[in-house]
Amino acid sequence: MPELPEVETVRRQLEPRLVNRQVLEAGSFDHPKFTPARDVTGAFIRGVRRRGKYLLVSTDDHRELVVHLGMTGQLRFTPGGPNTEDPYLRAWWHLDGDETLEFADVRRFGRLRVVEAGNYAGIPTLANAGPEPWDPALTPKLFHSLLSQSKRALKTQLLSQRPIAGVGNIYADEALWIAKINPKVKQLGLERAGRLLEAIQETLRQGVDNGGTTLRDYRNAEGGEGENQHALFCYGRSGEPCGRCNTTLVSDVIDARTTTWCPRCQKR
DNA sequence: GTACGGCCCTGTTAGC
DNA sequence: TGCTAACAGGGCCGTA
Repeated sequence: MPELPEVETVRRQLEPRLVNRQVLEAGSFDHPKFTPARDVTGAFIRGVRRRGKYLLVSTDDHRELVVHLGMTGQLRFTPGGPNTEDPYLRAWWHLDGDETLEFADVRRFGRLRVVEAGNYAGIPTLANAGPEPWDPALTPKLFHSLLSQSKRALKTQLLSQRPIAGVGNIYADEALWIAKINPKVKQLGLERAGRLLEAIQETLRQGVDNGGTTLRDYRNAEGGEGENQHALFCYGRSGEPCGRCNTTLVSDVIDARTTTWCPRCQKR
């Protein structure tokens, strides 16, 4: 389930190997979520950026290939042409130098789009995404203001990508635990909003430093696993003792996502 | 405009 | 042992 740290890890691996290369040929699984892969045939790649959980691959004709890895999406290089024997291969780009970038996705929650550079009107979550976690403009005051625009549970707000971009289920649970804030709380004061922002920045930075979290499917662009799963305090630990106070962690479903928290440290 | 629920997918796991 | 059902979850869309 790639979130910001996993996508950033992949981006860092892709950038030096993709920039200034030409897509000689492209193909895809026959589904509208993947067929846009073919639209960059012939283009030269000029950059690989990240916005929230989206990868943005810019081309020399002022367009962008927008990639969302969904839950099980993987980008990887393979020598020669695509491995069409892989039943989960959803898209591929054959590059100059006889190497192929493959997009495999078991559950098909990933998706691809090709847009005019910067025009994300057709991708609402990207178009409406909040600031990047380390954007200097993202002060506690601004974060507090963004959170105040909705009366939904904090967990739901974080997953919406609107107050801040790049947080998914794992890092939301971790950040709320670090900040000692209950995921069902709907409004925060300025001080606690600042504490939550710091916790989000801390947990995402740690995720990036550890190369992402591999629980089941996530692999980076070189096929390696992340290490951050060994550093999780809260996510997926329901029934285990809290690392701070030893109280048993509990879980519930919020916004259709299993959410874990400490009933003592994170009182409502 | 906002909130909410359902849907897309398939491998894994639990229960019978 | 083998089958069935539940579960995992990010983003989009329709409805209220």
